[in-house]
Amino acid sequence: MAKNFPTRKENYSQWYNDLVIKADLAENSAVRGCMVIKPYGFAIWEKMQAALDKMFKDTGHQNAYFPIFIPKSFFNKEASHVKGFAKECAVVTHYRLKTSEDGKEIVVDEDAKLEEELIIRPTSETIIWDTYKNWIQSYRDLPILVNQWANVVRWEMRTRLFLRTTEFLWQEGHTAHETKKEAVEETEKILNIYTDFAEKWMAVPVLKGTKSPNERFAGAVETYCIEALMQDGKALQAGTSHFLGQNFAKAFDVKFLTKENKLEYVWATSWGVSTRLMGALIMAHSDDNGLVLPPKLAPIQVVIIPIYKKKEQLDLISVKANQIKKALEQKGISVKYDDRDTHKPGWKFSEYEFKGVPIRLVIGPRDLENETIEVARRDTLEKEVLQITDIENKIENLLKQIQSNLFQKALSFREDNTFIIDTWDEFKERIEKGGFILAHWDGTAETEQKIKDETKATIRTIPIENLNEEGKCIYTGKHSKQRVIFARAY
RNA sequence: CGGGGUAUAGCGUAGUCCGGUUAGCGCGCCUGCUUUGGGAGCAGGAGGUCGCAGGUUCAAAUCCUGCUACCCCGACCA
Repeated sequence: MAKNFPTRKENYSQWYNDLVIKADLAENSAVRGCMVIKPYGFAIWEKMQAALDKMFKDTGHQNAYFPIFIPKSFFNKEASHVKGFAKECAVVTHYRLKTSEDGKEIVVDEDAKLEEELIIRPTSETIIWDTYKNWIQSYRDLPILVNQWANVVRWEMRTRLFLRTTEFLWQEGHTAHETKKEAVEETEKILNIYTDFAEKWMAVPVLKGTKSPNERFAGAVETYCIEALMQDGKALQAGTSHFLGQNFAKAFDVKFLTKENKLEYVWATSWGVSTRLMGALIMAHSDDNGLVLPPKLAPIQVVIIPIYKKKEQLDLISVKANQIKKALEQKGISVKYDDRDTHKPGWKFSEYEFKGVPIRLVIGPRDLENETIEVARRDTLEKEVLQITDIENKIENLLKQIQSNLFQKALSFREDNTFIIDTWDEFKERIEKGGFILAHWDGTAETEQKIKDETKATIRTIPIENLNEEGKCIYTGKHSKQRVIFARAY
């Protein structure tokens, strides 16, 4: 265990913060609320990007890039959209600096004031729909299936590394379709991609559903989401996919001629996941010994550490270690052989354990004699000594086992922390302890707001795979069509 | 924006109340030797505008005034 590293039980949020910093994932920057993503953290993000990017492309999407700046007037066009983002926008008002009169400092040149202010994008719907207007005239131009990898800025009051930062990285998909049906299908297709990614790559089980009107994206007709449960019992929204109806098409006047020569508004979707997924990944699996990474997203899947007394011994071990490294790499496994002489083995053990490397192989003089190797897995912290014969297949299987074990562990945690609650008293008591609560709700925004005010719990999602069970609202006792998921959220 | 707090080496801190030698300690860093199967030991060494600006004083990390930044709680937040 790292020195002075708090346990989850002692102080969960301190644990999270220290973990992010001490595992070299990210740190706070000189700019308030903005983080520096360090190489190790960024390597994980790149693996996420690569997997998602392939999934998008396999389903017919293409990448493009739109400007970071959006003319202020664009935000006037979709009323609810501007309302949702206005309070957190950074605004560019000038385009030049100059040396002050006394020559001592650099100041804003007031003569260089912009005619129209530019907003640093908090999301790109407006500039993209302004652009799509020029791309779309006929049904033959549809659909447009575009994604962009970008940074966005939302001026949040309080920030936390990866979970909520002023600037963050994400992908945003923006699609345009002929029909409502096709757009809804697209929205759901992406939701399924996000679900697959969360569960199969991140090993994080998620609930799929829609948002209540209160929590809906500004400008959307329907917001779909995936919600994950963190180890402290709080929910984390891991991805959203919005059916935008014809709202943006109408706001930006994007019409097309149908086969029947009729002029119609385009149907739209938008969808995104961000570096917040890093937060979900970290919080879902890690333990009091540090980070735990699922093999599919670990920048280093296997680390090999030599034990030796003399240089000659190291040379012999290195021959063997490099053979193993090569055999593993031929299986597509990423391996680091750490033969640095500047750190002792014990130090390295702790280091890689803290950084969540799924498998550690240790090879020393004893192993050379016996043709063996010590294999330690990060998820269970178990160690065993194996024969080197066929080691690449053994490791390949073990990585698969670790991947599925992490998912199973997270899934049983969620199951153990999901509760069906039918009385308001039980609800208030349970919400203090965390977890997902399945409860009935009368469907009104007022009730949702009152529950939030009294308990800080929000409706995380209205599950798609619903129980179709009618009942009475936990708060008002009025009729309810189905149970929804309540939780306190990040 | 409201309430509370903090600012001393890369990091964590002592000293501040009650002004007085060369600002101390731990981790980390550098050099050498011994070590290496779970964060090594010994010896030596480098590193400080004490957040910024001004004031009081023979003398300021310490007292006074102003400013700035950051942290916590609330509000805010898809």
